[in-house]
Amino acid sequence: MTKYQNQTRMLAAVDCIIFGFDGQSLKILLIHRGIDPEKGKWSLMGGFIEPDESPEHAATRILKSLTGLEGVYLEQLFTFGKPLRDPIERTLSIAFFALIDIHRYEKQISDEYHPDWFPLNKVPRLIFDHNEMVKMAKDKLRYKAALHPLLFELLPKKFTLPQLQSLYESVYDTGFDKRNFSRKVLSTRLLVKQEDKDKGSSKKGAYYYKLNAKKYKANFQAFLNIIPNAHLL
Amino acid sequence: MTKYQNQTRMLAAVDCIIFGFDGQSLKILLIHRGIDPEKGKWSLMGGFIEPDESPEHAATRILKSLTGLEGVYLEQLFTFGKPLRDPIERTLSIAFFALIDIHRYEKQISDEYHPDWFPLNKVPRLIFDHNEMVKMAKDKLRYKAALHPLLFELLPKKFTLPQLQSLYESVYDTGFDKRNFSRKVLSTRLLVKQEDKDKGSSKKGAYYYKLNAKKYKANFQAFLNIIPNAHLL
DNA sequence: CTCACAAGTGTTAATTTGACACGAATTGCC
DNA sequence: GGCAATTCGTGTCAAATTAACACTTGTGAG
Repeated sequence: MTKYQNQTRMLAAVDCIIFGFDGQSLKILLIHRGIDPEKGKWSLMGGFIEPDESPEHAATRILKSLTGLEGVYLEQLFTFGKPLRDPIERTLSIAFFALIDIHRYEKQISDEYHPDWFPLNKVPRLIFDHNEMVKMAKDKLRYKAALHPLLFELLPKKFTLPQLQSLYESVYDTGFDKRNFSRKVLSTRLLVKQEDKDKGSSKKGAYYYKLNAKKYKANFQAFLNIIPNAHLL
Repeated sequence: MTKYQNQTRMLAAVDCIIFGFDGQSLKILLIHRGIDPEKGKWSLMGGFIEPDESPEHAATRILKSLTGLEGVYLEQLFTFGKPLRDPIERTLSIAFFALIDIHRYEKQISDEYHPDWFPLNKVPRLIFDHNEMVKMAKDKLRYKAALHPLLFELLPKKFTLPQLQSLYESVYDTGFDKRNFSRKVLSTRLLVKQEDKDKGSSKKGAYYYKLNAKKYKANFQAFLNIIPNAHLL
């Protein structure tokens, strides 16, 4: 059959907003753009979609090429398509956001791009509409994490309640009462207490927990209410 | 500056999942596809993105060409991009969902496509991946309407509480207690009671309400809890 | 051994939720 | 003209959930 006539073909790219948490603050991974235009400027990691791959496949590929990681949380965010968003040539960009355990990230995988982590409130000026993408990703992360057990993706397999609370406090830029926090988190029955403790941040040590993987998958849609007054956010 | 080298350009389309509510059931508007392949089969309304327009602009244009309506609720849903989703040629499709007041829709605007409304549980086999798009749109509508005052977009400017409840019951395919329903809806302070009544469905008549437009815009992010046990849906 | 520090835990009052039933208004019919 | 039928509109109560709040425990360092 013949092709569609008289229609415009355009480039299609993906861009990834990659979140990580180092124990202190929520960060995103940026690179120095490798090609013109705007070569050398800070940019989200991205790339063009290949002829035989889906957008999701492209995002997975690009994420792996930068971080070396597979099997990370990846979600389609939004498609950016203003005609002039890329000054060289009309390009659609499908933005994805990814949540990775920052400790699994190995910098040397991706030296080619000189990547670096930036705290969310210190993101530099980025190329094209990438700052807009970052803002949308941040908003969506906040929105979704208030309702679903999402932030676990940013932690190692074993983590403590204080670490988890610290992560939530970073994401929402506020403090929570630890008694209420632990009661709510544990009431989901999603966490399994381990026998060993993390002594990294206190002499007493804090018990490790792991996700109950089965319940996690089955209950992902379960509405959490970790965030008091989430409707005010 | 020169164009990007050695990259694949592809077609980019938008497809619209158009919801309407006729007082009985939630419906979507489908058309008979006008071009090959699959000419004559049922399809979502869609079209290619023009060189000088954004995806949102294309969706607005296409929606108007089918329904004659402007200013309707339109939201980007998801971008579908499997390499073979359109057998003729690689085409990305950015799906949008729209909520319209079905009573403002005038069939004659769009006779060219022989459009028709289908209840959501009687949607026929559609071309390409359009059934998948419809499912995603329906899921998202349910999800979002449980948290945000969204369904008002499907009703006329003046509506009654029984009408509103009937709409919610259609969307969630269940019944609600009208005392609790009205208490919750009215507690949002989003509705303004009118002096006149709709006598269309009872002898006593039901008071009309209008949206408080200012509060509606300001509080769209406000989490509703109209749906008891929304987490079970 | 004691000091310093973070971890871990329980109670209460206020609010929110869901379950539940009857009187009011109007029309059409006899 | 009254009565039957229909839908609208409203309030209470018990249970569950939420937010606010402070002290004891464990351990390593000095």
